[in-house]
Amino acid sequence: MAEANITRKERDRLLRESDFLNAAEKLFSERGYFQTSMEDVAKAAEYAIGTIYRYFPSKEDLYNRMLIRKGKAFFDAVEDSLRNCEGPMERLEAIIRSKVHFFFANSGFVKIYLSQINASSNTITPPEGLKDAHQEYMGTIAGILSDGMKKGVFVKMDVDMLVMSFMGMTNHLLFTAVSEGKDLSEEDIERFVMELLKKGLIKK
Amino acid sequence: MAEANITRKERDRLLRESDFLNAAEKLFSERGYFQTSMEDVAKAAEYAIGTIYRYFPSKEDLYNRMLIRKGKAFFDAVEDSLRNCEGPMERLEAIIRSKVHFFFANSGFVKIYLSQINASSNTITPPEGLKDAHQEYMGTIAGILSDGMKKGVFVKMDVDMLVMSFMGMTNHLLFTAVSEGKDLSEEDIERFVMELLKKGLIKK
Amino acid sequence: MAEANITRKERDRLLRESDFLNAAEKLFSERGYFQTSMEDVAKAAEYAIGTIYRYFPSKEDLYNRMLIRKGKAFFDAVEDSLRNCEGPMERLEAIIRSKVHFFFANSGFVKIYLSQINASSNTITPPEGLKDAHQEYMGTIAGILSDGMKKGVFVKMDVDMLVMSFMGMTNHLLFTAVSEGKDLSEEDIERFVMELLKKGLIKK
Amino acid sequence: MAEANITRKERDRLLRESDFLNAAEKLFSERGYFQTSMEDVAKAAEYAIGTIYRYFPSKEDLYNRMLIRKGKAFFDAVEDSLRNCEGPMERLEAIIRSKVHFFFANSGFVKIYLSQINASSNTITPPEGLKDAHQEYMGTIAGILSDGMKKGVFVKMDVDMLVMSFMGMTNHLLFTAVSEGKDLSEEDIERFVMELLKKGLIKK
DNA sequence: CATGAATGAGCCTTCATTCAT
DNA sequence: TATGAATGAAGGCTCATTCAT
Repeated sequence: MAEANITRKERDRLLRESDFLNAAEKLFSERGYFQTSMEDVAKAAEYAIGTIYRYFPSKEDLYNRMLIRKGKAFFDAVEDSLRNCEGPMERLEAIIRSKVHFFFANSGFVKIYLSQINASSNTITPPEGLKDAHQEYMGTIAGILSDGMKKGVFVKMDVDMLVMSFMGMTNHLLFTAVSEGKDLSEEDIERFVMELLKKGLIKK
Repeated sequence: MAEANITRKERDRLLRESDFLNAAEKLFSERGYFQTSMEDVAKAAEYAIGTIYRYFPSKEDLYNRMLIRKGKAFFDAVEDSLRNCEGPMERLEAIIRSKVHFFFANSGFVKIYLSQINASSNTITPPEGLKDAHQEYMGTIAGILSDGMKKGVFVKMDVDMLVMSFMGMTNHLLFTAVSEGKDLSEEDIERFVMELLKKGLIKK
Repeated sequence: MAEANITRKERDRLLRESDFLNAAEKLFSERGYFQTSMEDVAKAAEYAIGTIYRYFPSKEDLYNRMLIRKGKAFFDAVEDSLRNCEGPMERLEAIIRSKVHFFFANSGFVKIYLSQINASSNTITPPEGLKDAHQEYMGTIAGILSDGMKKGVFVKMDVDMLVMSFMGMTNHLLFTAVSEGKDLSEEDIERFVMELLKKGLIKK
Repeated sequence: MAEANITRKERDRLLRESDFLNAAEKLFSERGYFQTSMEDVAKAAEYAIGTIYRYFPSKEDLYNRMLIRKGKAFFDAVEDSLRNCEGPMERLEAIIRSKVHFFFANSGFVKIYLSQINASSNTITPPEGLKDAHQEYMGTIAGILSDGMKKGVFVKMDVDMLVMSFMGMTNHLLFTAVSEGKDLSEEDIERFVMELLKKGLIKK
């Protein structure tokens, strides 16, 4: 009984946190960090301003935890998709598919993610944890690519630049697909990226 | 005399404006829009806070005009580079070279440009004029690409998505090269992009 | 049975109150009224924040009741010490001894007491009851002094100012002894005060 | 001319600072630090809230500078009064007279001063500079007293405790005289203190 | 009766903008 | 025309108090 009690409390707390994180994600992605006030978030979550501070010590912390929550979910999804994938090709496809899928399912997150990756000066410094996870993510991609090159499946190229290109390409594609009115399906994007990587642009 | 007077006045006015725009570009790109105050800009330009308002009616306007100035310079540079370039291949290379060159020469601008392109919610709504110019820029690229496809020089692909991919790839590559400590030369990037577009990633 | 029940309840209630008053005294004296939150007090007393409001309707009331409790104890101690003391000299010594003793035993209280006596603007208005008791205390001292003067034991002087001087002197001495690191014993202070009152400072 | 311009500006600035310091002194002494808001001070000085921050970076700083200003004036006045005073008796009288005079002329300051000296927990930590000056002030008194003892003018006693007693006595006397309705003149207090120090309380 | 989550008024501080000089 | 002092709305955050469980 005591245990159940603690569990309910904890569950309530997590639910509340989630309310705030959801509201924060929505507003931060729509208006950006500086144009979203704590009052806005509280109102969107249907709580009074004071309540939010019982769960998050500061606006920065709220932002970071929201970032980490989604970031973690993303990196987990990526990892999941790589399980049981052996060859470089399969792994590359898994990487693309999981990213496309996650971004489509979390359109709000895309903007925030991109502003962290591409134009950090317009938000606040992201938490170390996320940066590290992102480094690891890029490392994973780099690993797949160089493995593929070694095995003769991929063309030999500068891996770092290739990772950058791959990231930029997919990010931009997904950002446009998700936040502007483009009518692109997940499959469209997956297919296109694979096609581009396969054929290149320029005919021989 | 009157005309000369006006001319000198106007020239002075343009100089002042330029002082402010330079300071604004520097600070906005370093700290972001919301973490830069008008006072900061005035101080960096070595004028009093009141003076800035004689040239720019608001912070938003200062930001937009700074954006337009550099944007215009960029689009002009692109157009310039296309003059005398006939075939799709040459034009594509010119597009890449001019972008790489401009971004390297205007590293501060890159961040701001990207935050407008990729994560607009973290700044303010960009001016219509710039958006249009950007649309045109992308239209130009699209034109080059579809022309090349028609002429059988490029592989046939969805042009819009290809433009997006091209933009994202080059943006990200350049952002990383310019704002992080990567030791990449302009040539490295140009060569890499051309190589990737030529060979694709995946071996046949 | 009913009576016994009530009695136990009341005793419990008094115990709770005492817990809160003790915690309040400790924290208020350490950090001051405005830098101590009700949450702090509740935590120090090892109760939930809501509980404190079952015993004290407001922070101000908690503070006042804490003040009154200790104030009463002090004035009682003084009165006690005066019982069986007849002559003005004996009574004066008793006054000093009881004050010194009480302040040494209740060092936390000293600060609070002094801030009420000397610089009321930095706390809240003290309760009438305490003020009255304090007036009475000073009246008692005044009585002893004028009695001594009448009887030719004390030098004739303005009694009110003498009381003030006496209060200020002992308060300050005790405050310093108790709250700063001075190594002064109760006896040191008692002896010193009596000596000063006896000899004066200036030689004839 | 340029110099005059700078001078006027600086004078204006000092005047404004003084406006705020005066308002701050009045309100802080009446209501205490925590019960006075920056808005209150601004209003009392007849400025908008933002203006105050052009002169004082924070509430704490405003408070400290107010404290230092008056504290300095006090210690200067004391020093002044000691110039041309040779013997211990004269110097002691000068110490008393200058203190009494200053406190009568600066009644608002008395409360604040006392709350810093006696019950620091109810305000904020005072600036080091003031503490040092106060230490020096007490050192000066201690010097006078021990000099007098050596010269046989004063009764030999523990100097530290004597300083404490002297401080407490005069503080309390002055606080009462100034902040409560007591009808005491400067001379009354000076005379009384000297009398008490001369005769002591207790007849031989 | 105890609990502690929720509340919202109020405070300190910032900064875009105005305007008298 | 340049200046920079003044303004006050707005935002982050705290905490005394309430009330449903």
